[in-house]
Amino acid sequence: MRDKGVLPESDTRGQPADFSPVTLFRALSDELRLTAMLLIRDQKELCVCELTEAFAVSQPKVSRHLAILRETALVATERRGQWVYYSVNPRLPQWVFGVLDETARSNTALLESPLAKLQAMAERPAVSCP
Amino acid sequence: MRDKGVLPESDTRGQPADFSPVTLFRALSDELRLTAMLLIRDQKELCVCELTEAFAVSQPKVSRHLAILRETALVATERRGQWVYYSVNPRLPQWVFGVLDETARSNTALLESPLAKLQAMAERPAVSCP
DNA sequence: CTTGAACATTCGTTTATCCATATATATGCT
DNA sequence: AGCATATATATGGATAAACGAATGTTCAAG
Repeated sequence: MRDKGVLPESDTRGQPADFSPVTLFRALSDELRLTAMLLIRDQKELCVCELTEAFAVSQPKVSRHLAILRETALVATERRGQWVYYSVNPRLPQWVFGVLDETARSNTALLESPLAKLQAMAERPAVSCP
Repeated sequence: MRDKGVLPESDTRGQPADFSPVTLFRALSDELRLTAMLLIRDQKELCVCELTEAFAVSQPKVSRHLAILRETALVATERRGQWVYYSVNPRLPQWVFGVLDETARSNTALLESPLAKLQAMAERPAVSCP
């Protein structure tokens, strides 16, 4: 009953159509989503299991929030093997990068705990092969 | 049964205690609140009736949203006679100003309609006496 | 073709948000 | 005091967001 079994993929080719600031702020108005966004930005890319570990929450919870970031086109996804990697959508409007930069630079405390848990993570998939 | 009949006044002396980015984004995640914020920023200060006119919505609706901005300490209020003027809290953290600047600069279209209605407003209180 | 790991999604419920309407408070004027 | 204007808040109902638990889907390995 579904067109395709693949991810919506949230077309990151071409500028996101609707990118009103309200859409952006609404997406970032949840602590998990904002922190995930900043963590992904900091780490270039992360898979769901890494984020699940970093935030110490259930996998469906992470997945649902990531879906919102994906639908808002804030992040791009790429499947590699069994893992799905999330990264910041490189085609965001410039002012959005500006907002993310300002927010990240002045709120480093937000990443402390998840970053620690991430680094304490035992077997991270492909931790050192770009 | 109330301590005082005055406005909470949202103490703008001293830095706002809790100013997590989530709080900021949550406050700006509504179109009316965001636009009001940008319009107030643009006009330096505005009273409730001017905002009611600019957005063409009911006065309680404007008031409720302004209350949220006030509780978040994004705006400061000052009563002058029968009017209550709203202005951007001058003591916001620097990065918040940065976010507002970026947002305003790249989303001027947001202010078009309310700005037009504001200028078309017949008797604005104290429109030219600072 | 089965199994297990990694993700995604659906379901039912709880909680938060938004609105319109009505009402309360504050100020200014007479 | 009494009334009008400006602003704030309370209430109740509709809508949306969030969660845990259960279930699907995709892929890789055997």
